[in-house]
Amino acid sequence: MKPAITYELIKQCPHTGARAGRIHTPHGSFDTPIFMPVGTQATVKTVSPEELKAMGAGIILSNNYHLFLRPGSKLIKEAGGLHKFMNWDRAILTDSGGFQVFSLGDLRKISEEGVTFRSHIDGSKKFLSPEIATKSQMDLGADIIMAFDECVPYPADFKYTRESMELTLRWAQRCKDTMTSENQGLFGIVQGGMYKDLRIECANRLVDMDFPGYAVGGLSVGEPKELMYEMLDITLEHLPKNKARYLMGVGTPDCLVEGVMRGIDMFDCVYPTRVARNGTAMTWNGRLVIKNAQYERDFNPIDEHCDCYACRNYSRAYIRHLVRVNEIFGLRLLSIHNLHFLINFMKEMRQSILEDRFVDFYQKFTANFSFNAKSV
RNA sequence: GGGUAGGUGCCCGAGUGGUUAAAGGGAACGGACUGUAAAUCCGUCGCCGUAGGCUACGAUGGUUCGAAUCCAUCCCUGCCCA
Repeated sequence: MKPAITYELIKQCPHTGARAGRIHTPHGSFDTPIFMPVGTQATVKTVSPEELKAMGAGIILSNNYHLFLRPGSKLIKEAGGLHKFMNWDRAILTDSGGFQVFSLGDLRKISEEGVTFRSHIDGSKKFLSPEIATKSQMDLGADIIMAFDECVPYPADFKYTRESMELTLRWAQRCKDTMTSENQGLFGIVQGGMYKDLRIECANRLVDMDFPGYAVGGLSVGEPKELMYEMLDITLEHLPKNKARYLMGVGTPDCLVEGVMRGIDMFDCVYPTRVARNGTAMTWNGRLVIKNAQYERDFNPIDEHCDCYACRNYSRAYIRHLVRVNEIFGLRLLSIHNLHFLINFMKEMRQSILEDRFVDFYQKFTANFSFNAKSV
């Protein structure tokens, strides 16, 4: 039987690891490399599905932990699945809740069996295991579901990291054993912290288990970027070329380019939407903190070359005004712009790979981009 | 005209003799944000500066070792009664 999720390699960059491809899912195919907007609670904050489609989003992310707690995976199953529930008919990927094991800090306790959480909503005790997380994700019905892993903090010593990786591997097997859905694909997650040999071992052993796609997790958790790139280099060497590769939680333009150059196909990140809600716009030159006083009388669009809804119709001064007076529309316009920017950014990168000029793209990008835009 | 309550930093507002450059909000300004406990969080916010100094609580004058805080006069504002 044909697997639910397949990766099609279309073009390999002859000079770097960058590659253009296409991923096929039960809810359509999308081109890679791709950026996936994050919609944790079954909605990409402030943005409608129609708007996401208009900007070209082919797949979005949602979160098992949050939906499991509220409204409950069973309720969503009852509603006809996550796609129907949230009115999104393209592909969806759900994260297992592994990241919450990491981010909820002292609200959780890890054991071999699984993770006991205190709900961040009401403090009640909740339990998530590889089996429960997988079944819950089967109820949600996302096209791609993720293994339940432990995301190791940075820094972490070797012993802890190795034990955690072993646990993640055992959990991955349990997820796989639980996964019976034929119209979903379960991705394994490579952990191993900042230790090359652990990364290699984790990748090899996951590949032996044979997943339809592999994620690189546990990166972008506060380590220097160079270290992250090193880990990516070594990890990707050990992942198969005929499967999708997903770098979890990465979304600043510089990291995206570096990831693509090393052969990553999929990225997700809350960065563009969170930063939007906090008054910042993303551009090819870097960030534009639109709420800053310097834009008070700037009647130009965020980016005059951008053809997103916000840039076609509104000025920096107007958006700054909306953000300052706390109007939701300002947060929406920035979210729409930032997502559009990243989706388009990936599209252009892909085009450069197809046309054998990725290296040129990389050099031009690096020359123009600084984290804080210096342009007017 | 009589009575009464009050005038505090950009705004609101606490403070009723020293530990007060003055709580707390708000505004303003800046920063952070990478598998979303986030329309959140953090910092600055009288002036000059390194210590330290200067100017400040309606105005002026007093009491006191010491006053935003007590007294006198004046100015202004809210409310009530004529």
